[in-house]
Amino acid sequence: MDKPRSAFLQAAAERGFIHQCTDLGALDHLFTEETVTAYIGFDATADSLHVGSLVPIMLLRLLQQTGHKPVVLMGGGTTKVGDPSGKDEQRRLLGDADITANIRGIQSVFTKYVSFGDGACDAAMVNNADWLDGLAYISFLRDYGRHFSINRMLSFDSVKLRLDREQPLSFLEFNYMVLQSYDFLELSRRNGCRLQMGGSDQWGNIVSGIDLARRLDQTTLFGLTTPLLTTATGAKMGKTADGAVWLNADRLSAYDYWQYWRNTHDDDVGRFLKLFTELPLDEIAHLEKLDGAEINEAKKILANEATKLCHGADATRAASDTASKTFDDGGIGNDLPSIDVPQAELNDGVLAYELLRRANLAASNGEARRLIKGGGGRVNDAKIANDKAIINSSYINAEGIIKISAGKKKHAIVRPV
RNA sequence: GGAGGGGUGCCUGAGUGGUUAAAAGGGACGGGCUGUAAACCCGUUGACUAUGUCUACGUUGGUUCGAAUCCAACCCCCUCCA
Repeated sequence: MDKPRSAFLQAAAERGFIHQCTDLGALDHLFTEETVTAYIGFDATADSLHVGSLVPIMLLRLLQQTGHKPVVLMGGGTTKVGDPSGKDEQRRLLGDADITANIRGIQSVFTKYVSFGDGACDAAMVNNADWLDGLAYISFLRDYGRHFSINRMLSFDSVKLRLDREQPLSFLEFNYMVLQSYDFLELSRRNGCRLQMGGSDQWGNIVSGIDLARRLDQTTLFGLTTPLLTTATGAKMGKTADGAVWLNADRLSAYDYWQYWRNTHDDDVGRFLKLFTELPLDEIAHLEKLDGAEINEAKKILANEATKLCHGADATRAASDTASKTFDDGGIGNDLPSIDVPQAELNDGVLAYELLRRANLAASNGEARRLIKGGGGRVNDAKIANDKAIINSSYINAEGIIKISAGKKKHAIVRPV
């Protein structure tokens, strides 16, 4: 296929958003002809989305910026079923209360990336519980179920992988695909939605929705998937030891979010700049060519741009200042996580390992002690000599605080109160 | 419903009465080298008021001086048959 002509697909292709498309030529034509409504579904399995969902989110943003209408589908109904794609085990079943709370948390993320409203290009948010919850079993089976072939469903990766590995797959989960297909049909009828986008693991689900609409309504719908991002070391995007890289500030601070991007692997910098920032491509081309230590500058730009989108300019500046003070000058930045410790307690002295644990630099006292024994515990940048060391007020520095660290990257501030 | 196999730490997976807080690998974390990178080398990887105590091999009971290991019942999963 030649280069797409529509602004949206052209940018999406150049920036690395496109993995597969059902009919790129026809879709491109559609995009040049009219304002296209496209949707992506998000399941409400947690009260925040994490970096793993950022590719689809950025794609919706791009869609809106190129003059089209994004629809965010919240999976209030499908979350009750659980998507088996990419999962070895059945997900924990969530109740209505959890799902409602999760949707609220997730909504707040989207308002940062796309603008909602009633205009032609304003984003809309819908919840598939609105039409799924009320379905009547028998009539649904007769009207829609007969269009699904079990033979075909069994051949989809989401199902096949489970079966091949002899992992359990319940009938409940098996129906996820059917419901997602029905979602697409429903959105095409209600919102005039022509395109569903999603991660590459959603391909089967998307395609079967397209089939359903063709059979029932004789409409032509399109599917577009984004590549499943892995880092250069092969790990899935968005997971660290401390858990997922959340997009909600109350789950993960702007500083930690900034750090996540700052620690991007060299080989990922160019790719990530294209996907997660809105810098012009020629500028990115220049940045990703930087060699050796210079690539750190590109990483800082990546961190700044990505954090700005998620947490705003002020929080980004604070995170970036803190990072430069902490790492470049070996000092202490204001944005580091901090804990309060009563002055009286510090006068008596507190065990160093306990302080590390309280500052969340270690999960347990035992872990903190191991850290110290391994040479990774620091107070005011000096190694803690032994695991029974005591920290007292004499460690308070000129700024009236104590800096404690686990390794070279994780720091926290102890504030006497 | 019947027959067989299985459920072990973050994950994979060994262990089939005592030296088993449980092999090995992965992951993660820390140290070294660096650029807050990768690769590589070394170390750590249940908790605690810590030469000890407690918790842990699906659940609950039992046998035994002693159980992840043996027995019983139950729960769950897989395969085949109906």
